Amino acid sequence: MGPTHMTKHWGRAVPNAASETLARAAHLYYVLGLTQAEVAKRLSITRFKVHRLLAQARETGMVRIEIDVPFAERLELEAALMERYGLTAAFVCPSDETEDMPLPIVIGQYASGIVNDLLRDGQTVATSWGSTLLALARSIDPGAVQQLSVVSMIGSLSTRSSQDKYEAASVLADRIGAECFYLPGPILCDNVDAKKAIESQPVVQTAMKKAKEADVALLSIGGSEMSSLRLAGVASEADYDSATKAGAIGNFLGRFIGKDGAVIDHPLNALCLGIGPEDIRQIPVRVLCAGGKHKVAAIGAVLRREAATILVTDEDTAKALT
Amino acid sequence: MGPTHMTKHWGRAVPNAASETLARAAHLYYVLGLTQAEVAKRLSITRFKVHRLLAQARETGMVRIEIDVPFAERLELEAALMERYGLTAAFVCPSDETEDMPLPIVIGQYASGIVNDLLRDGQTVATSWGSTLLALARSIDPGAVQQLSVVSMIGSLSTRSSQDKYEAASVLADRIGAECFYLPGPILCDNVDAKKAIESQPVVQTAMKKAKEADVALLSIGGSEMSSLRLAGVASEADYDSATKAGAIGNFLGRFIGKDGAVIDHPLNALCLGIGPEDIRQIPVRVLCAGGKHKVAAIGAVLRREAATILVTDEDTAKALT
DNA sequence: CACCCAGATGCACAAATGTGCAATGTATGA
DNA sequence: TCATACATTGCACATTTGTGCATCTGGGTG
Repeated sequence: MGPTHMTKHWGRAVPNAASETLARAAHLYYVLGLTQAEVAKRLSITRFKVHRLLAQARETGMVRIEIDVPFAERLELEAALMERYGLTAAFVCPSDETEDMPLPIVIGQYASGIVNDLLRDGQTVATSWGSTLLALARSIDPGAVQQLSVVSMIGSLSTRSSQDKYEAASVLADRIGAECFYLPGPILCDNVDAKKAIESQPVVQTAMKKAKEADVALLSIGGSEMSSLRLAGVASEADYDSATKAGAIGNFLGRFIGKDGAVIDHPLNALCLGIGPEDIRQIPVRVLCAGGKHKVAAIGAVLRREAATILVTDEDTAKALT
Repeated sequence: MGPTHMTKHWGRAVPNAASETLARAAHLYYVLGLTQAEVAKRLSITRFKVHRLLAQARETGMVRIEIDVPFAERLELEAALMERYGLTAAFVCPSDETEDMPLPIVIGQYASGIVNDLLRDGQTVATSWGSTLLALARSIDPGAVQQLSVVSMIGSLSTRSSQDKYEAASVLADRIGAECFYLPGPILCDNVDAKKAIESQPVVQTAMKKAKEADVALLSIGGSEMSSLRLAGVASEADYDSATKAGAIGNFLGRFIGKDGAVIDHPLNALCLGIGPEDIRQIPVRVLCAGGKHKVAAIGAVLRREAATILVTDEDTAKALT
């Protein structure tokens, strides 16, 4: 930097002092890299004045900080989502869907990294299911945390066994070596009485209680088509049609929800086993992992209800949501 | 800014973590304006790491600070001049010469503001003369300092009176209400004996001693043509021609100097009354005020000899000097 | 001329940022 | 395998920056 033998002071040195001092200060500080105190000395003004001058230089656009980060758009989207939906955090991954890597898998894998960092030893994780959460569970880092408890929030998709290796809960517990609390029963019961009977079982009560008291919830959204529910054959085409007619735009925790994000009034919802949207508010960290064109409306509706505190989604969905 | 209910930590959240973390940190810090500590918390890394990440982001050009100050070029020139010639400071004014405002006047007026700020109560200012320094003296702020002493470094230009109102010293002393020590005698004596006689006078001795002990020196340069020396008729055309033949590229403190800035070996220089380039080194602050195409070479030569600590010049000259 | 207000100024203190160093981890070559 | 160099990390501490507030200042205005 400049010469070293500097003892004297000088400063305002010209008729149109105001603007020249401003320019001089900005130049000394931002270009030559002097400290505010050094600038002050050279201009024989106080440090405070220099500080105010620099603020002015920034405000008037004389000095700009340009940033050109890769992923800039995604980061912007994250900030926008947080702002718009009052989220604690939002994560947006690229929307690079491929033949053997459909969007739910992409998002699930991306989310796994986030959840890895989120979890702490000894915590309880409540999870629902779906292809996204399954992908998440499959790529979770084993050994990232110890003493984890995993608990199902809703009944099983599989009609055969509650310990299905296609359910997020079991895969997650398996990989991470955690104890696992299942909800032994189907997601959709045959009738209201059957549901009541299952619900009243102590095991189910315990699991549901534990789920409600979890530290972290992993959530997803079933869209209006191709949901796991439909694919698993648990809900029929006719069921879906009638739900859609009744205003369903998606499926959240097994329940069909409407435009406003609320559970709609539909017979199928009465048969749904497990804790519902209204029960998860007390779980402090609720991570919603979902993306895809046909899920946008439902995601937006759920977020507007503040059902989630963290969102993990893809770029296209994020754009649609902001 | 973001939501307020933030308790958890998270961070590296993606396969290509290295670059993504970098981008994330830069974005949080520079775009969203979080502090390094806040960024660290969100990314669950230490503040120090954030600091290093940001440094990297700056180095790799991911983040640029663009400044667009008016006068930017002039400020750059000042910095370049300081660097190049080891100056304590440099000031560059616009080269706006007009009909009734020739360059020396422009520079002199500009320099007056600088000298104003430079002077302290009770100091002694040694000055030479020339149109630039005269302009300086005429626009100095009266009352800016008290108890000043002004002293001539070299003999008078005017053949009539030593207290000429066209001499910088008297004008300066007058305007600022300072006591003034003249060098009673002509800048060029008739012969060596006359010079010796004048020099040996106590008044002259006193003045020269005081000049050498001054706090601030005001210096200028006579170019190869149209110098005050020539205009005043003190030096004849023939004198000038012979000096030029002997290698003179300008005039400094009444002496003809060569390409290297040294006083050349020429009879006229032996007749010059006043302290010379070699005597001013002990004056701590030496302000050279000069500009103009025909003075560039001389200014450069003088600066290379470190005869000045501060330079005041105009944009075109500054460009030629760097 | 006294009064008041708005803006500028400086200061004490609080917050944020930067840095040298020692400890730790990690690759390299003998 | 060990030793050696070399990079990474965190920390205590020093420096730099930011801020709320009391004070000053100048210049309308009744």
